[in-house]
Amino acid sequence: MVDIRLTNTKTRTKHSLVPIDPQNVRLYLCGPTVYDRAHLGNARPVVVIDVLVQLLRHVYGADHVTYVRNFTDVDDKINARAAETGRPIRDITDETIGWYHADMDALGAARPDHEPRATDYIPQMITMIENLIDSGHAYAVEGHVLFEVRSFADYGKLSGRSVDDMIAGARVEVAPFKRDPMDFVLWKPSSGDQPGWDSPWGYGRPGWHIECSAMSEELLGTSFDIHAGGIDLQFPHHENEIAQSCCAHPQGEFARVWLHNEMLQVEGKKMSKSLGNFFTVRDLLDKRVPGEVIRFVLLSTHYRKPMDWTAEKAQTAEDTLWEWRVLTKDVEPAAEPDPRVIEALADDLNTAGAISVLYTLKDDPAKLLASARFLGLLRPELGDWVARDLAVIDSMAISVKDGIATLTQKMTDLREKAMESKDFSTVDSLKAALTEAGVEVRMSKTGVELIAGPRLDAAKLGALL
RNA sequence: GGCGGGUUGGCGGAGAGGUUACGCAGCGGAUUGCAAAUCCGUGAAGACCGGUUCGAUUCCGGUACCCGCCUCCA
Repeated sequence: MVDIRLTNTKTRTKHSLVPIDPQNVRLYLCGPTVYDRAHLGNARPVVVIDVLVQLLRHVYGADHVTYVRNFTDVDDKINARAAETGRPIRDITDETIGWYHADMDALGAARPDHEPRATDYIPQMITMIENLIDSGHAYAVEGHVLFEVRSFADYGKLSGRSVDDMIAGARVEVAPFKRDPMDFVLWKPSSGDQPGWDSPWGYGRPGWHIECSAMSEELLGTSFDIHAGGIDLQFPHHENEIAQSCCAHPQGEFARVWLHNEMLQVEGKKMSKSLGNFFTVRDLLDKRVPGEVIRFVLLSTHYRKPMDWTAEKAQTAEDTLWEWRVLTKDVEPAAEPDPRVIEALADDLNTAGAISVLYTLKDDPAKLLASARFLGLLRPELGDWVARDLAVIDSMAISVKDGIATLTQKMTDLREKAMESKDFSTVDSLKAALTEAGVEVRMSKTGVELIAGPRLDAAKLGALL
């Protein structure tokens, strides 16, 4: 049995994973609030956890892992979007979920076993809130229900903060009806035009944190193995989830292991709209950055380190993947991935280390293929980008393949003449033009070989015919 | 102000208390009409200052700088 070691944010230490039930290893990943396209930062945990799930299924069996990722479809950002556009909330959230699926599919991330929508679990949230009030951990006031942080001694433990320190830090919203400035909302009133549900505290809607507590309980139980998300969620979101779940179910452990990925940067800076370096996964795909390339770059930095997205990295990744795809074309994958890949992943999900193993497998394409696929790379469904430039030269109804064949003959003829005349100028100029068009030119004693490269420019190629 | 993370060779990026990471780029050679590709070989590192140790880039402490969270955020 492979020993999987993961760094638990709760203990700040790397431990061996010991599932509560090896027959059903349970994992929850905080999913998106569905009001807009997923940006690149949203994709990082999805891809990282996709690899973890693959590893868990490999170790414990495909049917012995339950992976849950929620959709937050009730949120003030969604309400704001609805108010801006005049569209029904359900239209917006349905559409956004569709985008999300398409974009994450393009990155080769498998769908979770369950993708609960918050609005489908309102009764469970209300039950949990009632439970918290009854047990003295929450109080209702002015149509709100608030969680009383002073009632939970471990509040702040996950993020290493104390309630007193945070209040000293000051920047907390202080509503007059809060018993303590750090108390957070479980339920809040809705006005007529806001989404809402009837509850014991009046018409209203849930606070953000309660949904994950209610849905993880419903789908995974009061104790489960792994809870994952971006490090920015550590506080307050995950801290509040712990408070809710542990107070509602003192007998449960809630999540045993907390996995947090570090943030993503772009060209060394925080991705932000004001810096003009904000972009979504779809933006990249539309710019013809293959999903497989995005995945490769996301996996090439360890998840617990800040990851810097740069155009240069994407280019290098594309070149590498191109080379590997050429190398493994028509190759049957080996039965098992290289054990070093498994070992690297088992060691706190060292995806960068696992990729480095792939580089050593050039002499064994079958093993390379099997190993890369374990990371979700070189899979057939992500390979369209390799073929896309080999389709058709628009201006003339001729395939790139035929064009290459014609040019190969032309080059061969020119070269033979040049060999006699010793004047290579025409050969060299055609070679330069081909290179410029993204074609690799190989000439040897046996002849000329032209190979379409990853950055083939079909228009330029067409011009040479 | 409070909490947390980071700093590795030209660039990207890992592991390991003592032995080559790896990739890209570079350099030398083979090869080539010249190249490309390929093959062979090769230089180059661990922010700074201390401590522990026979020995630290790897452990501990401090300094500097960068980043994140504390407000919606993966």
